[in-house]
Amino acid sequence: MRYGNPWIQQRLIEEGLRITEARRVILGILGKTLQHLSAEEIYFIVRRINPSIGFATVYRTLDLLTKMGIVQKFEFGDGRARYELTGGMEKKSHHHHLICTKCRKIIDYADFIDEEKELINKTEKALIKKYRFDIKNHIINFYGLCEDCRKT
Amino acid sequence: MRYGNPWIQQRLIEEGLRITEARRVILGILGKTLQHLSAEEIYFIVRRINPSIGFATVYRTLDLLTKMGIVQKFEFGDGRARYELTGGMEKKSHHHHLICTKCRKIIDYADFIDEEKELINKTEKALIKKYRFDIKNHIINFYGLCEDCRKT
DNA sequence: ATAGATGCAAAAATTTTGCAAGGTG
DNA sequence: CACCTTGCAAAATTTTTGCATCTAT
Repeated sequence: MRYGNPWIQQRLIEEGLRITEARRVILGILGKTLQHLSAEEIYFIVRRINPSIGFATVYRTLDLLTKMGIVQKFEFGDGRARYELTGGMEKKSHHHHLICTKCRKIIDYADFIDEEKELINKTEKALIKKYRFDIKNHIINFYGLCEDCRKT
Repeated sequence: MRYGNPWIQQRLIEEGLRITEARRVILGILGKTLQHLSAEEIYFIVRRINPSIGFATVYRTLDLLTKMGIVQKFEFGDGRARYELTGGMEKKSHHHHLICTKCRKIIDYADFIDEEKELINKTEKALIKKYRFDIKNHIINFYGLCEDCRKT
C-alpha cells in the first residue's frame, strides 16, 4: 500500500481493480529502472523480490497496465516487447528512440524534443480533430546503423 | 526479371544477392498493396501466385529486405509484425499511424506530414550528427482510442 | 561451376489461457 | 464474503533454423 505512485493507485481503484503484491512489485520495478525492460527481464527482477510471483502474472499485469495507459509497450523489432512507465512522473522523462538495425542497440534521446514537442502537440490536436481519436501517447523511433555498425 | 522496381534490383545485385522468383513475387505483392501485411498474409497471397514458395522463404525474404532497408517492419502491438515497402516510389507514400489500442484499428495518415517532414528532417540531421547514426527511416505511431471505442 | 536461395518440417521463443486456489476490499 | 487475481502448466502463436536440394549468375 505504501510505495507506489498515488496517481497509479488512484487509477486502479477507479477501475475497481486491486492493488496486489504483484502489481506493487512490478510497478516498483518499472518506476526505478531507466531501461526498457522485457517481460522476461521484469520477471527475473520480480523473482528476486518475491519468488512466489509467476510469469503469467507479470504478463497479465503488464498487459493490464498497458491497456490502462500506465505502461507503454514497445516493440523494437526483435520479437520481444519492452515496457516502460508512460508518465514523466518519475526520473526518466519522455523520450524517443534511435535503434540500430544491426546490433539492436537502442539509444534514448530527449534532447531535441523541445522543438519536437510543439509539433507533436500540434499534430496530435489535428489528428484528434480529424479522426476523432482520443490519443494517449506516441512512439517515435528512428532506425539505422549505429556508429560501430556503420564501419563494417 | 521484368517486373519489379529497377532500383530494388540494383540494390540486390550490389550486394551480390540474386533476383529469384520468390523475391520477385514478394516484392510484387508489397509494391501493389496499400495495406500493412503480416508475414502470414503475404504468404497466403504468395501461395496463390506460386504455391511452391514456402513460408520460411517469405520470412527470410522479408527479413533480408528489412535489413537492406527496402522494406520496413512494423509491430503495432498485437504480436504480429507487418511489412511495407519503405520508399515512396510506389502508389503509397510515406505515412504515420494512428492505432486504436482497443480494437486495433490502424489508420494511416499522411496529411499533416508536410509540417512534420521539416521537423523530422531537422531532427534526423541533428541525431546523425550527435549520435553518428546512419538513419534509414523512422516510425511515428500515435496510440489511443478510435472514435468507436471512445464511446464505450 | 559455385555461391546463394529454398522447401520442408522440426525447433525456438514469446505470449496467452484454463482452472482451481488464494488474496483484497 | 464476493469478486478480483494468481500460479501452474499446458497451449497457442509467431518466427527461426538445419540440411539436403535446387537455381541464378
